[in-house]
Amino acid sequence: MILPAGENEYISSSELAELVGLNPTRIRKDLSYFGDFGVRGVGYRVESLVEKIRSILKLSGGQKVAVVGAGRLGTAISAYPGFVIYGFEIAAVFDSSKSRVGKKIGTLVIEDSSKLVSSICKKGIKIGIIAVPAKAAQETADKLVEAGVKGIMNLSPCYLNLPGRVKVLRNDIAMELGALPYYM
Amino acid sequence: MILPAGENEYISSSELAELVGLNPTRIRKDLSYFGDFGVRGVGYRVESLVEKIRSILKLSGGQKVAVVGAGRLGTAISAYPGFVIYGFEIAAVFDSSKSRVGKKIGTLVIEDSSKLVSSICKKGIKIGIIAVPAKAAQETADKLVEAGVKGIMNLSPCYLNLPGRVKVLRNDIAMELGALPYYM
DNA sequence: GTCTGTGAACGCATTCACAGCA
DNA sequence: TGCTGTGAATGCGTTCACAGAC
Repeated sequence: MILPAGENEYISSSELAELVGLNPTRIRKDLSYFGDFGVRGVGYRVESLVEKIRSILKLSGGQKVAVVGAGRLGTAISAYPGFVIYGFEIAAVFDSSKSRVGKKIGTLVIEDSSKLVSSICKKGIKIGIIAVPAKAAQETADKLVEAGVKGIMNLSPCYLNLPGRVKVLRNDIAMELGALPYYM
Repeated sequence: MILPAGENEYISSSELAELVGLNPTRIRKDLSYFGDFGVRGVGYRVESLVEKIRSILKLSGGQKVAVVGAGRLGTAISAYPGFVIYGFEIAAVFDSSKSRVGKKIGTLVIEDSSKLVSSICKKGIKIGIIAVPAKAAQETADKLVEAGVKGIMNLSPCYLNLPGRVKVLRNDIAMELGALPYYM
């Protein structure tokens, strides 16, 4: 991924820090929290480090993801090749509009939102991405939870009310952008 | 925006906290940091609160934004109506591909990336959104800075090396999603 | 000498507890 | 009585400083 492939076998905490714009100490502390990955006087073995992080983040299992909403944003995400690096596979896309259902995004066929719960159950998907208009977001989230989803990334501009057992990440681009002028 | 419009004239810190999933005390501390907005025993006047926050965030001036990259993601963002709530106006979209230049997204015409610096200068744009492939991101960022942009939102999966005076926000959806399985 | 791992020190953000005001 | 504003207490994440391993 970010790590310079095929270069040195080992990478030091300061090189890693430089790469991601952080403090070397913090890199070491964070990594040591999960075990002794490094070799003193040498650094971290790149290959095994990547593998360790993969397993900590539970990214090794080829996690299936469902995208709800096949508007411009949902389509962009469904077609984005960058997820495979993290071990994700977009395994289903849903939309409520009849005009979109049945169309393809790459090899994926857009499914009807009314089949969301059963389809996600059947495929054993545990992660959902919400890319629907704000007013449909809560309802969509409820259905995802009903289908057994354990983690949700919410791209719509609203807060979701969900049971504590499901982890929700919010990613409202417009709101994030809203903070930018303040910092400038 | 999020605030229940047309309902009560005043809103309390606990209602606000409920709305955004935070602690009431934190709401009060944060707001009081910028002045005494509230009325003791009553709450915060919704209308003036919104106005105050707008001015703190410097969102009143109708900030112009440039989007670079008119792929699926760039197009989705350029067409997204949610930015106006925060006082943003997408004032320009750029792409390097001849096949896209000249096409329209809503009322916007996609401009050639080679004209990026001059066009952004001319329009006085101070905020840029990077929605180009990772390998073109740094180069794009450099050009934005050259054009006088002061804040950048980077949607590509890489870290940018830029002078400290420009504020950079990163928003790598795939990476954020990568953290989800860990929390689940 | 180099670079990791880690207890101790530090600083900052959050929370508590309560004073002040409608 | 109800809710804001705020010093004090708390807790947590970051950084420091150095011991340990190669």
